[in-house]
Amino acid sequence: MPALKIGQVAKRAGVGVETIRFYERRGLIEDPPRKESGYRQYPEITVSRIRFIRRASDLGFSLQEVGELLDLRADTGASAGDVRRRTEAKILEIDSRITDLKRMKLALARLSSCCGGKGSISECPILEALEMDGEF
Amino acid sequence: MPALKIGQVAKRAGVGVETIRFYERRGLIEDPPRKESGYRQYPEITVSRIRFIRRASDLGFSLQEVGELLDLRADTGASAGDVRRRTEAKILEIDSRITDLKRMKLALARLSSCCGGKGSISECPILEALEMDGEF
DNA sequence: ATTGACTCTGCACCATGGTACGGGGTCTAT
DNA sequence: ATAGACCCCGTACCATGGTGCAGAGTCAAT
Repeated sequence: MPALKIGQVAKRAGVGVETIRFYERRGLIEDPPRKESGYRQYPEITVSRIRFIRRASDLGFSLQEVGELLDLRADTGASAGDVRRRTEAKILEIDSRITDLKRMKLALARLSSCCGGKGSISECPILEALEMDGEF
Repeated sequence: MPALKIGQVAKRAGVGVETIRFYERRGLIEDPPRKESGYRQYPEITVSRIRFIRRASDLGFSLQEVGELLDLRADTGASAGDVRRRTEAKILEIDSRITDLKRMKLALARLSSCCGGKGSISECPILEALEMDGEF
């Protein structure tokens, strides 16, 4: 397999070179082997890993949490039961995020359909009343 | 209606006093009237508004975006069509977040069911192969 | 063998979303 | 009228997630 230089990885993954080094410092990607010159030599899989990190953090997971997610895969030392528990906790977390987003979507959809057609939005009674409180 | 002092609002909304002043500076809550002393006098609705801000930002919306969300309600100057467009764009954004979260959940669920029961997780073939790439 | 593009390290800097002073004034209950 | 709790403002500070140098070395093509 042809090793990639950091710039090539960066380009393929759609991030900056600095970002990769930053993730390395944070332990999100493992330190790659180096040539004698010191140049990092990445396997292609690193590109996927970085894309994973970006996607997860775009979803609102902190880098810390992304690390935990990755560790679920990588942690060969942990007992299977332990890993399972952590995985399921993450799933619950994700579920509750989804639930909240759906509520928010519903509230916006109502806003759109109730006020969207005609006149001033300030007269929409639903959202004025809710102030999105219990509802959202 | 009995006006609330900033500390009372903070307590009811579950945030710190400083956070409220910070939101005010950012224009997320409007400057309240003041007593002669300079003390802020909040209507109760402010509590809901702050809770809204917190919930939305917990969902990963930036304060900037939260402001836009709030403006959808408040913007009496904008045309209804404009507001509708912006609302629908937000809805699409939320949908795509939900989709991503579901994918992530699926990947984790597979991890849990495939590797959760027995032995070392390092032998799970599915995630090793996927590296959550195309999949997630 | 030299040029231009790339890489190395370390450190400084940026925006976001708060959080915490410090030095004052105010309010309310006793 | 005075203590203790609360509020004012301004400013500084913090963690997170990067981004951007500088100064030096490396690589690949001509």
